[in-house]
Amino acid sequence: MTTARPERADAARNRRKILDAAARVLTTQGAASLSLDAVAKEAGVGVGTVYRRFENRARLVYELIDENETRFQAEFATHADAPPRERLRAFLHGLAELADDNRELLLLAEASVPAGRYHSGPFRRHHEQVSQLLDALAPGADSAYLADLLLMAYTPGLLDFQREHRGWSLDRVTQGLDTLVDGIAATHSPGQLPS
Amino acid sequence: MTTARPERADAARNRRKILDAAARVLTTQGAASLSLDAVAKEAGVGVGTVYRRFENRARLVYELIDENETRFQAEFATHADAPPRERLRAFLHGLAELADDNRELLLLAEASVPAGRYHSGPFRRHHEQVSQLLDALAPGADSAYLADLLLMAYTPGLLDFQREHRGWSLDRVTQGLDTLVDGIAATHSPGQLPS
DNA sequence: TCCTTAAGCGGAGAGCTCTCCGCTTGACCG
DNA sequence: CGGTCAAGCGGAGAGCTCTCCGCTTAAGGA
Repeated sequence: MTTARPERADAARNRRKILDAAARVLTTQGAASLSLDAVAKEAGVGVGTVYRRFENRARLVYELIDENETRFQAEFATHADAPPRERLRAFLHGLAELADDNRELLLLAEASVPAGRYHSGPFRRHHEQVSQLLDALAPGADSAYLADLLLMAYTPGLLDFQREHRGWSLDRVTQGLDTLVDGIAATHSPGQLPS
Repeated sequence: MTTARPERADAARNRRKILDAAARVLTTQGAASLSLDAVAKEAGVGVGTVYRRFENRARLVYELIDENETRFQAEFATHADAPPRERLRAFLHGLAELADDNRELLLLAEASVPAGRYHSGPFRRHHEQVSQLLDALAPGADSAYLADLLLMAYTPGLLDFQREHRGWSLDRVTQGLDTLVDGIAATHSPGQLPS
């Protein structure tokens, strides 16, 4: 659809500079200091340039996360031969850990543009993966919708709220998701109907 | 816990003035113009006063919504004698309409403080209601967690994304929720327990 | 009624995100 | 190799949310 022509060489160079600068600011000064002014200064470019490359703060943060995520995807690929239910579980558990590890960063992204998440690379990929697994597990179900809902479990603000205010551990979340998956499998059971 | 002493008379008066002013700004100038500066001016108080009464923009908006919601709660009470599954469905469908009607306002609240929702009066009430209904429908399930997740379906940004980018109607959402509820009921069916 | 004081008030200003627009430069073409 | 121009650049500034703090006032006891 939106097949824009490739970035000019200087633009690509700046993109990298900004991403690297952001990572540096993040580790040295913490997420709270990750203002785009600060990033621009660290990268040695103007604020305008940052906004030209990244549209808004959330986009920059999601791109940052995206770069860290290849590791997770690779790891998940090792489960390729397990049955769908196990694969889905493994994926959802992995996602929980991922969300937990990056929670400060994700919270930041959500705070600046809440709906940005749905347009981000990671979300799109996760949605596709979960949809496919659901199709294998529960043919006939509305997998696209259910995938949306399952992924909502990883909304940074919710996870934070559950941890800080409800006092729940991450286990409670993954177990809740597991039983939900069982429920979905039960109503759309492919072959093994109750004996 | 947080049993603060009641507001002073002038404070209560200002609270009302601000809430009314906000409602007025909202209808006359639209959600986009609902800055707290504008509200303060309209109400004839200082910005500091607005923040003293409401902590942040999201809180003000949620309080505004809260005032409109009594109608919904009253309407739902009429289903009191139906079986749990029907009641839960009715509640979830009502919630969908409510979210749809207030979507501009809810989007605004989410944009300013994403996690504010979980602390809002409406969310707390909805969570309690859904938990109770789930307990009746599926004893033994982790109703508190499932209620969280079901309510995530009404996240303003998600609803907006599903409508605008995925091109889904509200019906698809409510149907998805219905089948999910069936799934929950199926894995924890009260009637099929060994007697 | 007067005194005391916690609560409330207002608005200047800090600090942020994002826009706008005049200037610069890389990429491509003849 | 020189010319053309879309793309990129920088940073001033608009507009927002929220904080801070010196002044004011409601409320309740003596």
